[in-house]
Amino acid sequence: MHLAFDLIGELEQALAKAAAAAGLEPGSFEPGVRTSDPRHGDFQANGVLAAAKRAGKPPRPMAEAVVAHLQGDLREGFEVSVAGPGFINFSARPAMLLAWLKAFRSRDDLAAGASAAHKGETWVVDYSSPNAAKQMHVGHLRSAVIGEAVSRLLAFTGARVVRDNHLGDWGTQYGKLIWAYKRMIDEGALERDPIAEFERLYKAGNTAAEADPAVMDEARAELVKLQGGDPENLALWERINRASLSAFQGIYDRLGIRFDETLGESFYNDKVGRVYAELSEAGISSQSDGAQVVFHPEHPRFKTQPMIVRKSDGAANYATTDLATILYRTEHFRADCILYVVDKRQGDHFEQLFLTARKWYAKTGRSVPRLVHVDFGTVLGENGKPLKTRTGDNIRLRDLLDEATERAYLLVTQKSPDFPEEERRRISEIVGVGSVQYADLTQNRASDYLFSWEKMISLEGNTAAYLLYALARIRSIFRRQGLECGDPAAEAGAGVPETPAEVAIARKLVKFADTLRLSTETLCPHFLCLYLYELAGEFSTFYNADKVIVEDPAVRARRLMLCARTLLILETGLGLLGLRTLERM
RNA sequence: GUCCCCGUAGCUCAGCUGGAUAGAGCAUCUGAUUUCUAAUCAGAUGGUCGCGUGUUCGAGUCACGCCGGGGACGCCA
Repeated sequence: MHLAFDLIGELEQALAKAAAAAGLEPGSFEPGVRTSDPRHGDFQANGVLAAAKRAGKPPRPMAEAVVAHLQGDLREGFEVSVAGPGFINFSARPAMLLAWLKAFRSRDDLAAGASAAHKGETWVVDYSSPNAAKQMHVGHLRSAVIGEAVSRLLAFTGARVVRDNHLGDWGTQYGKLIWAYKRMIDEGALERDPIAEFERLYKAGNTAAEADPAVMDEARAELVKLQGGDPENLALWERINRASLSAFQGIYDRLGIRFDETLGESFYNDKVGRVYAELSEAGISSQSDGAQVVFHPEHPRFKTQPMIVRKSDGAANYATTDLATILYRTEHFRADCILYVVDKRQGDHFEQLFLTARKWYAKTGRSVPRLVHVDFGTVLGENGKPLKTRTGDNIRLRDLLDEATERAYLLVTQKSPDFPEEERRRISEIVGVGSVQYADLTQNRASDYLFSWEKMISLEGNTAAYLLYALARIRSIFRRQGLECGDPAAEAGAGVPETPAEVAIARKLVKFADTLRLSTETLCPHFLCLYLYELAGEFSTFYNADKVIVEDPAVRARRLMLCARTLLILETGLGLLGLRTLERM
């Protein structure tokens, strides 16, 4: 029997063939296979209902006809039945489950199976993208964490992924910052914490400029000098950006983020001219109040709300650089798709940007890549308002990760006081940071979410610690046997799953492929989180119900195999989310 | 004012783009440890899916209208 990684894809093909054989009109039938409530089986096909509706025929006989034409080898793998108004239910037979578990036994096996989805495609993922000279704070968490998970999912499913940190390293704030830098820099403070010092300088410059128009003029002059390529200001600007980036790197290292490119806004300074010219030539833009703008007459809002692509003073803004960036990403990276992992409040901007880009590309005969705003909600405090410190400041990301790690440390120390200090520190970093990442990812990204230390680190329910704990327990089983995890000898001769808990966990494992598909297609990592949590839950049930290390070699082998595969998928899945895992905790 | 998003158990949230009797966790209650990590497991209680009308074999999901909450709206990003 041929064995597919994605069983749903296999079932859909088989159903399409059977439908044709049963005389259903070709092309009119979408199998509509999805995982189902375990009470009904493993997978269900709903497509017959829709097809029957369109054909004006009763669905049940139609479903029976399709089932009758299913090929024999599929029936070797699945028990098939028709239920209710015309659902087709599939239950994987134990032999089928065993075959899948034997076929996909390593990360490479899984990757090989999954990589068909986006093979040959190039995806640019634009995420994190903080402003230089400013601290990263909670507001920067989601883009970084979600962007990283999405990038990993895409890479795992076969895409060439270009991770691009579109730094905010250009703009009017540099005038005030440079003005203040030249007058009140504290070199010692700069040494200790460069970004804090830049922030202090910016605030000082801003205050001075607001108080005194003369200062404002001087700050503007600094900006003009910078933009004109003045060597001194350019050197300062470079120093600011270099220091910012190295501070950001500290956060990225903890979150497991590594960019392929860091092409900030400044990179596009010399590339905006083409944008002005082409938009104007193509007749897409117009002049309004001295600015170059784009209206979209067909749109209820953007017919009157313009996108400003060139300010009345002739300068570019972020709409301009975003357009220039699209051009660069299509010409230089040959992007098939560009993702923007950005706060949902910028939805209007991206809608305008995409509309404009599509018209622009259509007029100039280019083929436009898929453009997607991967939006996400706000992190809220217990009061339901955006999360802040008690004094109303933004919470620095570094402080947030530190506190998570500290809370995890207290817990590890309480639960495992006999572990060496150094190991407890290592564990708490992985648990603490992982808890922050996981709490963010497990929520549907589109909605705001309530930040709660208690929920995050309480380690009960759908949390990183619960998953890491399940994983550590599996590793412990192998360790106590003196076995390497996944040692082929340990599972030699493993037979089909037998007990209810064994069967349940095997059925869950084979659905990993579908979860990957769902999570990647929707760019929603929370589907993967939910799956991993349910898998860990099945494992915990199994762990309590069935002892793994038993005398009977056949029973032991098959249970070790289930442990090894659960470990593999938990580890692969958590890795795709950007989390690190532990030997013990 | 215009447009967008949200409203599901006491609380925090899922609900795979229209499928079967709406699911988890927390909280509350009951039980499980001579057994591979109890940071665990088994069970119970808990619902007018904001309200209404409609579309159809079928609606938490789609359409329209209300009510309530959040957000975005010309030279910031």
